[in-house]
Formats: sequence, structure tokens, C-alpha cells
Amino acid sequence: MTTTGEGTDHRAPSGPPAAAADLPAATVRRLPEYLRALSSLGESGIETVSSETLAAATGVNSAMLRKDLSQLGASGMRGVGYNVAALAAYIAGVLGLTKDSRVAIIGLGHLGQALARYPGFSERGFDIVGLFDADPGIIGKDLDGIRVRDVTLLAGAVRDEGINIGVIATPGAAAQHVADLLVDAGVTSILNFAPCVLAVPQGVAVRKVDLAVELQILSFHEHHKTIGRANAIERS
Amino acid sequence: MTTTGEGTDHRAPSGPPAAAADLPAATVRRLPEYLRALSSLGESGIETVSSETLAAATGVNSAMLRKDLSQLGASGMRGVGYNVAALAAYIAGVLGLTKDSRVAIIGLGHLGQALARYPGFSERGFDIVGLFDADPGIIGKDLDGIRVRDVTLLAGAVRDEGINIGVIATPGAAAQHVADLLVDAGVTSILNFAPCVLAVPQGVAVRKVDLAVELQILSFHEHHKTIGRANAIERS
DNA sequence: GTCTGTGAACCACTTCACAGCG
DNA sequence: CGCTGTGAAGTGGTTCACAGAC
Repeated sequence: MTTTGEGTDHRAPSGPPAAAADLPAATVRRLPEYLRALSSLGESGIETVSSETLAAATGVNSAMLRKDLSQLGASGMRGVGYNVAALAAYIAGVLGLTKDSRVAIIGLGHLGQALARYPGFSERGFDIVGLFDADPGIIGKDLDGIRVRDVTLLAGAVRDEGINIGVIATPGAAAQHVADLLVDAGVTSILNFAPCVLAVPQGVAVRKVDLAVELQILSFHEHHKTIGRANAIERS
Repeated sequence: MTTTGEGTDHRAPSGPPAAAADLPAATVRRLPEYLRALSSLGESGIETVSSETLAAATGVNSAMLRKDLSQLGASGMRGVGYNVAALAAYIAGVLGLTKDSRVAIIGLGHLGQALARYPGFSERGFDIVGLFDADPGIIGKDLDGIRVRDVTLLAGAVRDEGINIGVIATPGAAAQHVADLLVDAGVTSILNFAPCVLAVPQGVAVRKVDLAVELQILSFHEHHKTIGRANAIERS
């Protein structure tokens, strides 16, 4: 399945990930990190982990980890710690990773092609099932067994193939149009790599990743590395 | 230069980006967005912009934009707004984009190759001057005119070629080793795409981008899209 | 009148510190 | 005795609302 790959042999070790609907955004952001650290621990054969250890592996404060997990409604044995396999399964459940997501990538320039071939997606339960572009020079191309289709076929594919996440890797100028296509077709989760702000209706979740922005933030720190004010750089 | 490309003809329109050293992290994160929006406005020939308009273009509250800019020490004419070209130049100065940065990418799998060819980097003043990998099958390969070198040559290249930003696009298992090489060679800014937490000494800035994490956060929202609680999804 | 700059209130998240369970 | 779970305190960031410049 998606998560541990190791651990003991029970399928659903903990109770059902019940009422974990309105977690703080900051907590949600950390859950994938916890999950990754737990997978890594599980592969090392470790069965139990303390909040202190797991927090160190994810770069957070142990109290925050405990608070996150308790808000989430889960586990932990006092005096002992957390069961690695059970906790991983629980978090995976909260994140909705029990059922694989179906992803379309729109825009297959260099970045889009790299995303299409990035093994980390399928490894973690995200099936890339559709590739779309507007450039006739790219349409028809085969990327690791998936053929790039014309973007005009996007809406039909979303419906017919159960696509529920759209990844926009087009130039900025095309991004809003693609977002509109996705939203009209019923997609409510979008990951945007284009350098622009997308307008979407309420209820549609958009996350934005701008690689150049990250470099510019580093540039800022680099530029102001004069005095010994080297604190507060992490987690900026 | 790095930023507007358009606008009026004065080179250094505003005063020197003086004492903007210890800005709040949240502000620094937004500066590149402001800059991008300003570039876009400048290309449209717009010379002046109100905080309201610029805030809308970047998806933030106008009061926050004004506060950011005033903290930064800059500009603004009451009753009128901000001079687009001057403000862009000012922000570029604060971010340290007046001098181009020299970037090395380590790890040239699919993602690293895409990053090496991503035009957005050079467009915004980041010169990719070094590509390094440990795989003999990749070393020697030419990517858009840059030859991939053996990672053992990294330290020397950092010193000889003035590399000041390292981008790690290796598998997780190799990332810490590469980070150590970079730090030992004197690099103090690292952008990490590997799915792991890096340990670095104080004074070294690390930013982490994990593409799968972004999808997992979307998965969470997708999974909990039951009730009409569609607020607070943006900016999570 | 318009739009900036900013004190004050508000809110969210983080850290501390410790009570309580195993 | 160790480690979780959590109230309480602290911190940082956002929004409000308005005084003041143009």
C-alpha cells in the first residue's frame, strides 16, 4: 500500500481515523513529514518511537508533535511511546492516502516532464493517469508509457478517468485558463507550479510551488549574512 | 537586470535598501511574490499601483502589503500609491538580486535535469554554473551546454567558480552527504528537494521543497471534503 | 477625497511546564 | 521513572480601523 511497506501484518491497526476533519493548517502540513519519518523508522525495523525521537527526525519540537497527534485523535502509550506501524497507518488514513489519488499533469515542458517521471509520486500513492499539453510538438509524445494528449481533451478525461488532482506546469500565461478547465470539469485540488496567483471558487484547494521564489528567499538570507544573526533561518 | 525589464530609465530609483536586515520571515516569503506582480504590471506599462491593487494581484490583504513595505523601509505616495518601477527595484535590492547568484545542482535525475533546464531560474537572475552527480552514467552528459561533473569535484568548483547556492536533487539517502560537502566548501544557502531533514550548522540557510508533500496536503483536503467547510484552504 | 502608514486588537501557532498514566 | 497528553503562557503574524499626508 501507500505507507510503511513494513511493520507488522495487521492491516488496520488503529481505530478508524474518525473526527479529524478540521485540523489546523500547520498541523496538516506536518503530517506528511511525520509519515515519511515513520516509514523510514519502520524500514529500520523499529517498532516503537518516542515523541522526542520522532520530533528530532522531522525537525520539530516534541511537544508540538504530541499536540499534533493528540488533536488528530491518535495513540501513544505513556512511558513507552508510539507504535510506528500503527501511527503511520493512522496518519495515512487521516491524509486520505488509503485510496490512491488520480493525477493529471498539464503542461509538459521540462518541469512537467520531470514531474511526470518523478518516481516519488507513484511511490506515495499518486497515480499519474493523464498528461496534457497545448503544443502540437509535444502532443502524442510518450512519457514512460503515458501519451500526452491535447489539452482540449482534459475535461472529458477528468470525468471518464476519475482524475481528482490537477498539476499545472504550464507557463504563467496559460495557468488560469487551465485552472478554469480543471475546475469546470470538477477537480477540486490543484497544485500550481506556474508563477501566478490562480482565482478559483471556494471549495477548491490550490497549493502553489514556485521554485524561483525559493531561490529568491535564499538570496535574501545570503545577501544579509553580515552580522551573526544566523538564527531564525530555518522554517522561514 | 534581474527584475522589471521595463519601466522608466533610472537605474537606482529609490534610496539604497538600507536597514532591512531582520525582516519577519513571513514578510520575506512574500517579497518575491510582490516582485513578480510588479514585473507583470510594469510590462503592462502601468507606472503606479495602489496597495489594494497590488495586494489583489498577489493574493494578500492590502494592510499587510502596506505593513510589509513600510517595514522594508520603502516608498509610497499618499493619495496616489506606489511607483511600480521604483518599488520593484527596491524589493530586488532587499532580496539581493542586484548581483546574480551562482547555483550548483547536485543530482541529475529527472528532477535535477528539469531544474537545470528550467528557464525560470536564469530569467530571475540565478545562473546555473555547475551540475554534479555520482552516477558514471550521467557524468559527462551535456545539459544545455553545461557538462555534468563528478560530485567529488564539487568542493573545488564551489571555491573556484564562486558558487553560493546549492540545490540538492539527489535521492534522500545521498542528501545529507551532499549537504555536508556543500557546507564544508563554504556554501551557506541550500535548496533541498530530497525527502529528508538536513542537519547543517547555524548560519546555513536551508529551504526544503517536497513535491509529494504538497500532493499529500491536497489529498487531505480532498479526503475531508464532506461538509461545506471550504474556508481556510488557501495558504494552508 | 484617496490612499498610505501604523497603533491596537485579534487570532493562530508554538513552547513551556507539569499532571497523570503505564 | 519515562513518556504522553494538555492547560497556560508566550510568540509571531494578520486584520482592523483610523489618523495623517497628498
